[in-house]
Amino acid sequence: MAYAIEYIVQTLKAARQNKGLSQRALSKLAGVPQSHISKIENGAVDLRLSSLVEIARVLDLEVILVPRKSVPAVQSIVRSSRPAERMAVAQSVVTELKRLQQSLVIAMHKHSEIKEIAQLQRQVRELQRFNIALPELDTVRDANRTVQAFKDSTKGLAEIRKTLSELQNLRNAIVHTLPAVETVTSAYTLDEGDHG
Amino acid sequence: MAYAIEYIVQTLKAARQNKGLSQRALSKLAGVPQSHISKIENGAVDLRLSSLVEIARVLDLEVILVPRKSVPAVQSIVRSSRPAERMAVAQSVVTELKRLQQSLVIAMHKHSEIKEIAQLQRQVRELQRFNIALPELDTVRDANRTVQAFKDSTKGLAEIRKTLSELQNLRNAIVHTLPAVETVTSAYTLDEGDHG
DNA sequence: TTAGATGATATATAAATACACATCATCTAT
DNA sequence: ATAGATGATGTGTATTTATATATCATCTAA
Repeated sequence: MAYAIEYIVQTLKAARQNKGLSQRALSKLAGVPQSHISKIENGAVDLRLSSLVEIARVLDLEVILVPRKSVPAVQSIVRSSRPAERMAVAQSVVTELKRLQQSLVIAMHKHSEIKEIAQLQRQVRELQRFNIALPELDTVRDANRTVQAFKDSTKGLAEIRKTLSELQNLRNAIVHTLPAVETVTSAYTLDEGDHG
Repeated sequence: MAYAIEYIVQTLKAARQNKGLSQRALSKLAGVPQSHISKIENGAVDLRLSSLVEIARVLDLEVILVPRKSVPAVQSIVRSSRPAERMAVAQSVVTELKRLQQSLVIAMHKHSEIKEIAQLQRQVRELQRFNIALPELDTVRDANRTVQAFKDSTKGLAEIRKTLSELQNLRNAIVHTLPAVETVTSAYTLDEGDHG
């Protein structure tokens, strides 16, 4: 799935969550089956424009075609229109990161010989310096679950390594995204991400 | 077809025309059959998101989901990003309006007893005061054809009356559109236009 | 006049969406 | 433990898109 489509899908999902709607609630509002909402959010269907417009509408969003060169400016406006939402989300993420850090402290007491856990600690400390958005919340929650469920086994360690990798990807994605508004090498430059 | 979809479709068409592309040329660029482009532009199909994104991409556009309250600001940016295109289009329209005015002068010499032609002259003078965009160019061209083809007959007069009506609608649409960016009763407020 | 371009329309077909409905796995609250 | 909520997944079906291809009507240039 091309980046542009993933962005749209993730924006819809984030908007739904930000409004505190379940898929079933959105289903009723938009007149789309819940199963279809699930597929849409998971990129399992290539939805029609009419469906997109209707779902966006009930989420107080509108589909706009923007000249590529204006995308950074537009995204800046879009972002600045969500201060209250962003604060609430940021707080959730901050809380979740703290929980993850605490889980890691406990895990370090039990398994100080596992270097990946120390690495995870460093990673989390670095992530705490960023302003993380909602799509990343799931990643952090998953990480917390993994650390809390960790057992000193081959499978457990594989999960830890996977989590470490995911958090590194998250960090890299954030670093890559941060200058988005200021430069023309934006993450939203489709020349990079959409080769056909 | 809901207003939101029509806006998107018309934006695609305008972008194609602004780039001087035929449907066949766009077809090759986007990998979509020309027949399908025609249907899309005429609202005969409800295209899939992937198709929309691909066609928009080759037209240097990007699909963005904008919070409804930010739409006026975003549209302002979108419009301000097209100075060169708008000048070119405006010039075409200005030229066409001049032609129409000249056609009307000639028609007045021949048919000064027909009040509709005088009305058309007034209407065209009023339209010349506005900054008219591309979608309206066709209307003006049609008007010019009608006036040039005018014959002093019942059928000819009916065509003139129709043209007068169309230009009045055009004028009204423009007047209705002008304050779009400044007020919340924007033409893009879906609460008004999309009842389901 | 002919040739070519343009956009609209038609036919046939494969693939996919949208929809209704059901069910499952998981989580949370009581 | 049970009930309810949530999101994911599956089945069956009607409808539509997307595609390939062709053709038509109209316009324009030579």
